[in-house]
Amino acid sequence: MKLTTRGRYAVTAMLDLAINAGNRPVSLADISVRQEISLSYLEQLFAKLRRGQLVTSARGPGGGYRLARCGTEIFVAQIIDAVDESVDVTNCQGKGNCHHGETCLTHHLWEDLSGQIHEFLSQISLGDLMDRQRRKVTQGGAETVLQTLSIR
Amino acid sequence: MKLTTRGRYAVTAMLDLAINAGNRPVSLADISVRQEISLSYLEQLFAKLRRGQLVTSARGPGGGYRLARCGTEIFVAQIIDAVDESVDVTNCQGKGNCHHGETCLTHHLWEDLSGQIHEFLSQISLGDLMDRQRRKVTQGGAETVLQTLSIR
DNA sequence: CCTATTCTTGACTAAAATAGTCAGGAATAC
DNA sequence: GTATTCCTGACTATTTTAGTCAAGAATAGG
Repeated sequence: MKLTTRGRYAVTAMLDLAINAGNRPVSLADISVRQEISLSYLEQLFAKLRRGQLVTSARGPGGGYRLARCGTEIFVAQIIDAVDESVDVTNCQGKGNCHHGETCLTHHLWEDLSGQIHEFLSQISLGDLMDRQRRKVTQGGAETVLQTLSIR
Repeated sequence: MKLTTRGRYAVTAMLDLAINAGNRPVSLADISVRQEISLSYLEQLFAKLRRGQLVTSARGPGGGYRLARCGTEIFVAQIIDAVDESVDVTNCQGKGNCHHGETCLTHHLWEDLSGQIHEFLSQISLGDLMDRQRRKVTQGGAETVLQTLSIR
């Protein structure tokens, strides 16, 4: 399983973009300062996010990035997929050929876990994260995403 | 998040141990052959599993390892913890000081996901995996752990 | 006692992945 | 025409992973 700084940075940067979206696009330089992520590294990440059609770009002065669609229609799982982080935890990338072309003793366990993780991250949109952020700022509430979304 | 070959090997080896447990302890050499895991690497892993009190050892000819307790009382999460793989996906190891000593924009998201993963793996015991394995061998059933355990 | 077997430990290493840096270029608003 | 911003590719230091190697300690069985 790969879920490292890269994926976390990508989601954080996308959330920053969603929060600070106005009439004008948001520049990576601004995100870099606010979120303390190296500009060059952000450039790499946004190249992938653009290829994944999650953001659109505008060059030149006053340029920057915008969400490709409404924040309620962009899910965390899509962001992580876009920056090449797989949430798959099997040894065989889900192929099921982990032991002599057959599934290994624990293949299905990892497969199920991968499914759980993917399902979880597919249910949470940037819109959800913004709602929570807003609530946190205004009320200082400490509820979890789980409660926010009424999962379980 | 770290969930790599190390943790998978550990769970696979423990399941092999559970399946092949009889009167005599099971040697690492046997597990190495059956599961195709390097003996030296298994030695490293079992040193940790022993420190984590998940197995007991017996030296000398006919020696090997045994589960420290019944397979229904050993959970996947414990095995992964024992070999030093953390299932935590936050950037700050859960400390919440990821942005200027405060939580970063997405801290709670990763915290919640970590909780989900840990909860999932804490519910599945070696006994559960054995039941499924047995069923698979005898009936060729393809149900998932989720169905087996009636999660969701 | 001797010997083969098995665990036990620590140091070492090759390969891969990660988290960046750096340099140059292209588009465009003003 | 110039400053700004995106865009791209190549490069690199560091860390982690996965695994090797060597030496030693315990013990069952003859």
